[in-house]
Amino acid sequence: MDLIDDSENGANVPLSRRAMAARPSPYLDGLNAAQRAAVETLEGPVLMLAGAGTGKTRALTTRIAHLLTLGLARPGQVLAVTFTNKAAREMKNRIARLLGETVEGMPWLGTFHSISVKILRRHAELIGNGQLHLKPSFTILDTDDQIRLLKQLIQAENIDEKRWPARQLAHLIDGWKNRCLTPGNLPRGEGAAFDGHGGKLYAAYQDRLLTLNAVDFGDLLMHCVTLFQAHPDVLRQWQDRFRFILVDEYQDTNVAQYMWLRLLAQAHRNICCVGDDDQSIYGWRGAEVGNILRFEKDFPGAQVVRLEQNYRSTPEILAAASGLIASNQGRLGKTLWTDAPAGEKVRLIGHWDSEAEARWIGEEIETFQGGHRAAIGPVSLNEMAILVRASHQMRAFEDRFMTIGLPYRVIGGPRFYERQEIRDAMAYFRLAVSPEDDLAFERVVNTPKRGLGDKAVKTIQGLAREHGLTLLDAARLAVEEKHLGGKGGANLREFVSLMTGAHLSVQSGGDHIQIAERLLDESGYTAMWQNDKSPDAPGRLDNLKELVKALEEFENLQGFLEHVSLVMDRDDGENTEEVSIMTLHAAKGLEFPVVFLPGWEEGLFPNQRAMDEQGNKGLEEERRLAYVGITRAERLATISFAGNRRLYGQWQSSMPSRFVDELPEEHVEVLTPPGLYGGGYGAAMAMAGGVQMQERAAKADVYNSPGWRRMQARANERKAPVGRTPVTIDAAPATRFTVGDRVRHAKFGEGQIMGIAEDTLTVQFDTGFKTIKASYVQPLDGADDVPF
DNA sequence: CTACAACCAGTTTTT
DNA sequence: CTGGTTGTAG
Repeated sequence: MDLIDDSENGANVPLSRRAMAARPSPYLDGLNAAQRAAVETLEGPVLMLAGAGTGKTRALTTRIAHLLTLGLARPGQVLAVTFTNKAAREMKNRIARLLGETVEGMPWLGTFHSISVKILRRHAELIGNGQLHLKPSFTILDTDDQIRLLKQLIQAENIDEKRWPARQLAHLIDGWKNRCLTPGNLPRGEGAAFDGHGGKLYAAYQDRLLTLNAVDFGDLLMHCVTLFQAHPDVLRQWQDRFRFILVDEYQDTNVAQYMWLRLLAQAHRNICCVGDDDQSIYGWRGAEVGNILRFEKDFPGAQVVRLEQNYRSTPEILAAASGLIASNQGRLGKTLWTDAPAGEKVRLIGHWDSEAEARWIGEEIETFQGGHRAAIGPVSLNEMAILVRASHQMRAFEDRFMTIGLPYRVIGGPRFYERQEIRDAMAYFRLAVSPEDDLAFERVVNTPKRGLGDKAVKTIQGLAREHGLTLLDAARLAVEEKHLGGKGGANLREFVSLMTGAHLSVQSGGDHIQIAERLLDESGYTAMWQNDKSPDAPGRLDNLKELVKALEEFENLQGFLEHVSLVMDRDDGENTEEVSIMTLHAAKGLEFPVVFLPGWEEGLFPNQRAMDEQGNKGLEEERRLAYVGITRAERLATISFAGNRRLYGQWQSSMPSRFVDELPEEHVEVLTPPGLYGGGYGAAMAMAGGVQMQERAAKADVYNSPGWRRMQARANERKAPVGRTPVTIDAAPATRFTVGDRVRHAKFGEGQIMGIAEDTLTVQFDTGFKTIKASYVQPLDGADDVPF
């Protein structure tokens, strides 16, 4: 059984004659000794420990170029895996550059997931539960679909969705799949999760996916592993094909990926894993640092190459980062060094609150940009970045930069294909391509509104179950047998005929762009947004146009859908001059001359939740995150913290991060913030006196001072007590209001009380009368102060 | 069925 | 505060 066609084997892709010529390999020039060793140790297992900024990608791509040039493998025989599409693209480009654009394709250079899809499509029939099996045309569900499906299953089991949300179950199942635990081999204890229903729901979910001929992201890897385990012949084929394996960001692999790699590598053991244990920051999504720490045990005789010469940062930045990460236990150990000339110390500054922090950073950026800082010289905006721990920190900067007119761009956030309008449009396309895609049906049957609500959908679902039909066919039946009357019925008839027509066009190979446009127009979807008065409606229409435009690059809708589910990237910005704002996670792999690291406060960074849930493990991952942050900087890193920060609308006080204390003092310059700062809180004291003073403040004066205790107590009072009915401190009792008082409501703005009944007020707003609970309005003017 | 007031939870994020 | 979801009144 050879399902593998040879075209991708590289057989048809002749190696470049130029590359084959016995000319000394110019691409090896300029590599340092360690890089060269990493490139030239081609056979057997190799672990490349590559610190931040040590030329990891260069070594990796050069290694591939070398393999191909020496003729040890054809492009189709090299398996190179990355985590993100971005990394894969970057590698492809760089290999092409090294080899002078002559090597056509590296068909097996891609993400774990995209490579797994290619493998699974060829053996789909072998994935099943004994009764059902996948078909090669299976669809890939994203998180959204996954959750909606789980919600249905939870409802079917009559489980209280409030206490046991689908999101949580999705998280559990993801965790299991990350560890390659199928419903069949799930340990008892684990299956008892989710109020005892975990295992059962998981099994039901997997069955449901099979009937839908669908898989989720976690399945892509898990199915591959179980496929390899259950079918040695299949595994054999792939082992034979992939003569050399390379893995990027090995410290981020989870158990499933680890098993996947081991199975493929165990025959020839030509595996080269590249990673940095100090940059493992994805433990929360299943990454196992243990994989990289254990490499030498897993592959006895492995060569370990350390890339330690850093080409990115100043000695001060490296020293600060190294000093910090030294507090972590269980590292493989690396010492970054550089022969770059001395630069500036890492700067540290405390602020009164997050607004002051944002204000100060904004001013700094303007100063740098204008070149008003001799040591640095003019820095363009896209050479500067603000790296935050949590996305809610971004708001302060956005607000500030908006007011001072400083151009910025937020990296991350919802990606193009995750936006509502894109997902809706995609659902129309999906349904046209595969009429059995029930999830797509449910998504669009009443979008735009067709008067087909829950009840109508339930009726259709009932019919589908009764007759074993897809939802679309059941809908057709409902129309024919007139199960739904009135407007809804008429609209459903139209919807069914539209989708049927579209499907026929797809099948007969009609022009996919026309089909797409017709779908969106005739379904009324475009009109829905045209009639929408909300400010983001025009943007959504633009996105839809962009989506249709993106179709041009594909031959048909199927190809497009496949691409989007796995590969479609965020619509990253242009080359305009903007400061980047992003999370530390999003910053991994990037570098900027000037980096700001705000929000170094206990609770925020290190993040309280990470510590609560993962203990010391969590803390160490947070510390690695700090390490990643500092090492993004080429010339100047500035760390800051604020004594007070608005979180969920309330002010909260906090202490400077313990990471601040862990920075090696001799490489840090403590700045005094502008202005006068009153109060005796930790942050202010730290601001006044530098690291030593701040340390003392933290350890003695502040934690134990009555002022700090009082502040903590207040902060705790403000939080709702766990397990009891929340005490609503800021709910103003109705008796405190009098008819005629002016009040403010979050949504309706200011208004005047016209009537009072119990705790319910009748208020006249500009927009009209509203009846509102007293706790939802704030008193204006002379009313009593709200506590705190 | 829809609209809207009430309620509630709330890191990090790729595929 | 905010965004998403739920329950209820129209």
